[in-house]
Amino acid sequence: MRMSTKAQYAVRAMVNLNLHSDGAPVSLRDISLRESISLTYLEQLFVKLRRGQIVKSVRGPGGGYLLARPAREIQVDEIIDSVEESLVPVACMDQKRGCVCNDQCVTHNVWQGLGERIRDFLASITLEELTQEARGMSSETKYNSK
Amino acid sequence: MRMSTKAQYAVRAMVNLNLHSDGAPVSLRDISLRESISLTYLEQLFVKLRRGQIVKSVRGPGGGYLLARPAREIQVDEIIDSVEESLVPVACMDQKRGCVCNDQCVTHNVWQGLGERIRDFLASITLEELTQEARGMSSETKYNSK
DNA sequence: AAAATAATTGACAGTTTTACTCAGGTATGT
DNA sequence: ACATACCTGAGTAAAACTGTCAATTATTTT
Repeated sequence: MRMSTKAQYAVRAMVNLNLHSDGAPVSLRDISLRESISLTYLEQLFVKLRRGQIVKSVRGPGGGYLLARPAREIQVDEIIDSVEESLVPVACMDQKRGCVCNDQCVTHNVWQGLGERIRDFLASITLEELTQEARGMSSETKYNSK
Repeated sequence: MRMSTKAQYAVRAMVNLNLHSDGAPVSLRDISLRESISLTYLEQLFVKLRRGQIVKSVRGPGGGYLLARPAREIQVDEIIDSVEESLVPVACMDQKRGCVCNDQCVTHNVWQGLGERIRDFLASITLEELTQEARGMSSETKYNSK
């Protein structure tokens, strides 16, 4: 029962993006340096985040990424969904249609209930909340404090 | 975010064991046939379940496995713990000591909270409850047509 | 005692997933 | 034109997952 590092990276990168965004696009190179995540790997993640409507891209010099929506409207479960990490704990329930289960159905309810709890919890946390927490933690103020 | 089939098998096997237990030990061969899980794989799982104090073993002819405790005192999270499936969603939090985290700490709280929810949910379900559910279901669909 | 049953154990192997890298390409501002 | 930065697909080494195989030990029945 592990959250993949891909999902962990995605959330970290999004917090970092929001933390250092002041209206101008933030380049992946900056995030890569600050979070020690390989640039090419970040590129992979942000393609998916863009397709998931989490970020917008700006090409060319001075370009980078911007939030597609206000941080308070971005939930952690959406970030994870975007990078294609399933939150459903068992494979046969992953499709939209219910799986054709036989005897296993007894335990099925357990996994289904678990999946719902996971989803609910991650949906209850917004990017804004995480960013606020991060601001509180960083002792040094590189940029103008708000 | 997947529950491994190992954990799924373990829970299914435990429900089946409890379902067909009437005081006498239940052999893995029987469970293997009823649940279509390979016997040798079940053996692997039950070694761990025994070490986890979930079941007791009885060797020799007529032997098999018994619950180590009443079904109502066996929680689903204990079964999964026994087969060594971590319920903590990120690797660096797996040890008892907290990990030395730097910038990642912001997202850390998310995974920690998530881990607690998962644990709480699975701890709230007992083997007895699952067995009762199974009894309700199998009254309609006996396993002889296939 | 011998045979049969069933748990017990460790080693090993095929497959899949993960976690990336690499080599290009495309769009855009200066 | 050129540098910047996004964009894309293919490829790959390592790990994890999902088992199998072979051999052993303990117990009961004959």
